[in-house]
Amino acid sequence: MARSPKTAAAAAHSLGKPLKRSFFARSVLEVAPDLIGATLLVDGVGGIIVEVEAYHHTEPAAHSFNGPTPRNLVMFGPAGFSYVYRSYGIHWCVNFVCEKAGSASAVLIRALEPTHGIPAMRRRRGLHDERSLCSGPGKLCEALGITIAHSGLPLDTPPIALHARVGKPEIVTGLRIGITKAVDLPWRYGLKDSKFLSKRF
DNA sequence: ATCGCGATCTGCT
DNA sequence: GCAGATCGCGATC
Repeated sequence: MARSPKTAAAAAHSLGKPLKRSFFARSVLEVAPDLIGATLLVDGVGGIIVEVEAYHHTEPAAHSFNGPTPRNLVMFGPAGFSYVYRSYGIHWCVNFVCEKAGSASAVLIRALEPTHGIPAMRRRRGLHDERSLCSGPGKLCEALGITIAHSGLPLDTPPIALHARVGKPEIVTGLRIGITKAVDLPWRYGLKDSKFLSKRF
């Protein structure tokens, strides 16, 4: 039986109701901040989303900007599915597809605060302090075991589960990281004062 | 604390 | 060919 959270910290670790695919059928600029504080689990392993970035195909930093390719095809499909890509030939990065089919917009998940399955995450990542387990888009995919095999999967069906946040967190915004195009758009969102960010705002 | 580098996949020129 | 939505390591300040 779940008990009601007595502190802000406890609330931040509580699981809200499961998010359905329809949650993502909105502007990527609405979905991105609403994901801060939500919990992402893959096969029961994961944590609280503390950092995301929004990408829309009308701006050149998005993978979908130049139209569909074998890699980005799922971005052009319906909302509520995952888009996983290989970054720099080494890492995997996971996005949530938003808006309507053909909009080709997505939210990149950049950092989690680990809460579930921390031993499994440590095993996958090697010796690491908890703060470094999921503090970057490539890191969190390694910690959760996300690969290309998870691309195109629905976000409301096992092995993936998303739970709404409990309460309303303080959200900070800033410029997106690691890009050279459309660098002026403030489409990075984070949980204020989180110690699990990929980089300070 | 910051810098440079290697790893080597995907898509564009 | 080359740049890129990255990361971890070792060298250096």
